[in-house]
Amino acid sequence: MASITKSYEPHDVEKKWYAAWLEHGCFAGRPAAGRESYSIVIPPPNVTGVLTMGHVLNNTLQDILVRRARLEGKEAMWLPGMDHAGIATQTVVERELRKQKKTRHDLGREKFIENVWQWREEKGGIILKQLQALGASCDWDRSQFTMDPHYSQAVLKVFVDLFQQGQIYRGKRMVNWCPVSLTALSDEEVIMKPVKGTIYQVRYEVVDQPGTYIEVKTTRPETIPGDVAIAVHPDDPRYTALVGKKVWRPLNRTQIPIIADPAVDREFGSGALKITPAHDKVDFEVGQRHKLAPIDVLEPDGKLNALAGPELAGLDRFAGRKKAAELLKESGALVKEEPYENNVGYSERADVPVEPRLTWQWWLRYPHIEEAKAAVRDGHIKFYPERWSKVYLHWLENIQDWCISRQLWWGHRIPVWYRKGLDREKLTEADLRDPEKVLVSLTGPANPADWVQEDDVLDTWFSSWLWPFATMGWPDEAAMKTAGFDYFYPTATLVTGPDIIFFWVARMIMAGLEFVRPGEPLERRIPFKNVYFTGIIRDQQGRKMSKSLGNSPDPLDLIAKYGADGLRFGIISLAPQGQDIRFQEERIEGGKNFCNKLWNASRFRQMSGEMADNSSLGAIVTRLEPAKFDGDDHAILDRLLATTREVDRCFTEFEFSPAVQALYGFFWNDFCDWYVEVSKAKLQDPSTKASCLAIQDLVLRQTLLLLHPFTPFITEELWHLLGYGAENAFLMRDVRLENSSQIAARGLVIDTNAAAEVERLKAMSSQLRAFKAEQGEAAKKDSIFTVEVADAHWAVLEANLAKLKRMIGAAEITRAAATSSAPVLVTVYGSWSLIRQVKQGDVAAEKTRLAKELETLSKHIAGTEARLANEAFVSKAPPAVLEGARKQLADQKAKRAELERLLKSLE
RNA sequence: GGACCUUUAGCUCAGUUGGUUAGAGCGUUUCGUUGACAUCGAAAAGGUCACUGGUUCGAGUCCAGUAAGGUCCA
Repeated sequence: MASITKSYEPHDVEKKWYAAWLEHGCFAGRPAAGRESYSIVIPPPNVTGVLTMGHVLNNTLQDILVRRARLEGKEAMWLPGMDHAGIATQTVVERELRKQKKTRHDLGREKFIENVWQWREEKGGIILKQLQALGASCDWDRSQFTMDPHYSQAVLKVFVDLFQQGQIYRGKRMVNWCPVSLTALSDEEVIMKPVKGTIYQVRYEVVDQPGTYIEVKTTRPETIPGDVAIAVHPDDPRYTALVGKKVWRPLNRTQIPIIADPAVDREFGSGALKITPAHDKVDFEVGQRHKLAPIDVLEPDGKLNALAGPELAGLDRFAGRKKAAELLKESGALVKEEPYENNVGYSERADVPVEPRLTWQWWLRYPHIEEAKAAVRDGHIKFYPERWSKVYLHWLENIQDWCISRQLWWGHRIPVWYRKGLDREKLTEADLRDPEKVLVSLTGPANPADWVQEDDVLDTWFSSWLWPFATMGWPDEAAMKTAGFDYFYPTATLVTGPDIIFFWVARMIMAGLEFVRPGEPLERRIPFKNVYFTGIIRDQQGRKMSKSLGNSPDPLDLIAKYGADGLRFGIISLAPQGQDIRFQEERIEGGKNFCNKLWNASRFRQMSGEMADNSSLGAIVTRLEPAKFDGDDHAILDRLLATTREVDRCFTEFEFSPAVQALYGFFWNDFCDWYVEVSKAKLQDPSTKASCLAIQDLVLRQTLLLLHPFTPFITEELWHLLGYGAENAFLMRDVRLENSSQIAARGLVIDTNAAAEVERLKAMSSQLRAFKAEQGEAAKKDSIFTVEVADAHWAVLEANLAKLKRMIGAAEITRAAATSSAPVLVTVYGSWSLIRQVKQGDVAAEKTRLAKELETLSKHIAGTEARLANEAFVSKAPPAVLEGARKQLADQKAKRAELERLLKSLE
């Protein structure tokens, strides 16, 4: 067996095991009769994406879940893949084209899409390779891409089916238009931002009453040429007399009516509103009610057009705004301008203000809204943390139809064909349903020459909402069978960020309910049973990590520096459930240090004695010699089982950070700092050596199993180095984790009274060490202590003398009767006194220390006495609490008496 | 405007159904390389639990309000 090196070097170990796992097909999930299935689908990263800290957290969590599931004996399958990210990808490729001074229109649609595919093959999807560096145990053979042929078929089928059911329609409505990407966006892709700008107060002169004006406030004077009316509230007495009259529109001057509409907010400004139906959602509705034709003064790219008038035409909307303000000023129509802050919708991708714009688009009426609510409300799908369900339900309460068409080339082209020569501007709902005019089909027209396909593609989310089942072959029955759809659907847990609760989570739930296993109960149709929402990783100042701020470390650098296991352990240790995370590189370093500690404790085991039979848990248990156990043996096994239970609990409640902390505390403090140290004496004693090594083997084995989901590489490596598994038998695949009762059932009898005694020894040793440190003798190995102690306590002490001496660096610990002769130095623990004869000069310092201790103790005694003197407390507190308080007081008083006596002896 | 989250040691965070003297990691100070580990060990310092009121025998924990910071929706 190879010997363990002095420090853990992750790089080669990680490479070696990842390759071995891949080679042996350890990540494959296959339907296994009689075994519980556990599946996860990855939130598909964007094909243009690179690994970020957010991905590290999210994918580490998924890997933890699937690895733990494997250890629990489930058939686990983690399905990876990517989405095609319509806008993002198209933007990237267009940027490349621009370097050659070309646009996509120069290439034409077909050639451009070829280019995108070429880009995808060469540069896309590097994130999946990066996930491998993190240790992700995805079933890579199942990797999916939303533009793959079979996936595309699923997307198009869904479109056709929903159209035929009347859930999809075409409509000319107000959309969020991105003037940079030149496409419509859904409401969810628009981010509201407060923007500091200017509000302009503009007056419109009443036509037949020169000198009378109506004033309105607007932040967008460049749209004034698109005004078709001025609206006031019908009940507003200030304007009753004016309704029905006309005013002069001050830009591109013409007459427009004054109308009355209840949508007007009387409190805002003067209570009058300019109505610009082509450029505002509310105005559009007002315009419809009053049958006013909209005037669109903007080009798709945000430039003002001829309808804006000669002075403004050709200007960009922001330049146009300035120019419009100037023109208003010149004509005297501008009454006032003042700074103003309002919310403006920004395009999520292009980060520019969106334009409300009237265009023909395809819309979806969401299916199964009520059932989707019920699924979460009734607990068929559980959210962690639970509070996100409120956000989810609220969104579903106020849901609007989904604009699913995008004016892009990269994506699923909508499977709709129009009869050649048809005016698409004038198509009615009836025309749409007339197969002579419009063809909606998966196969396309029989005689393509007569038809023209719709130019638009579908929103990327319209493909990813099918992710949990389209990735498993749906709707092709043969492919579903191959993928094990029946076995793996619904998936167990979705791990994602709350920022895509609407984009993705809610939509997937509705899609599952609509398309999977129609007619079957809800719990068979939902796409997942649990949704775990991660926090957002922020920098030390609490800012989101972003490329533009440059405040995000490159995860690959972190892996190079601390190892993948160190990064995983660190990131999990600082990620509480559902709370945002402030990134601290120190914690990642802590993860690395923990790995090194694990490594060296294993090294110590290997150096301490011959490796015996470690081939199975049973083999190790038979090597234990319970008759020879002392308190430390009982205590470490007790803590091992308690830690096993705690980690179990953490997994059932999705509490990963506490799990990691429990393992850290157990391994570092209980095992390394204490048990390994006391082992050093036991290993010198031939009668206890073998049993002690068996205990170490047991502890290390179980610790590796519990840790493996968090730190897969080092645990696999040590598993083999310590002889727990044969070659080609992998911890990650071929071993079952036993829980605490299963281990106990193998005949482990733990004496908890004996274990409790260790707490006394620990306290004693730390007091002796503190005492030495105070004397400036911390480094001394041969201090001599005299202990004054009752018989019962001496018995415990004597039984552990060799260990204790070694632990604290003492040559001798002897028992003495109460010392009457000064001077002595004393430290006090309960009814134990540890006394040591010292030099005269140290007495004063010891007196000060004791006096200080006495003072704090007296305060506590006063507090306890006051509580016990309170009749209400005595009569109402539960007996156990009361009893505890009485005992506490007795202990405190005994300690005080002792302190006083010792202080006196120092006089 | 509505909803939600956060506020505990210098920093980042734990703190289970209210119950003895509130914890961890990092950082700080002092000491230490003895055969697992200096990626380490030992010891120590450090907190009126944001604020105000209430419930209770008892509040970091429950309730109400206030303040500051953050997120989402409109």
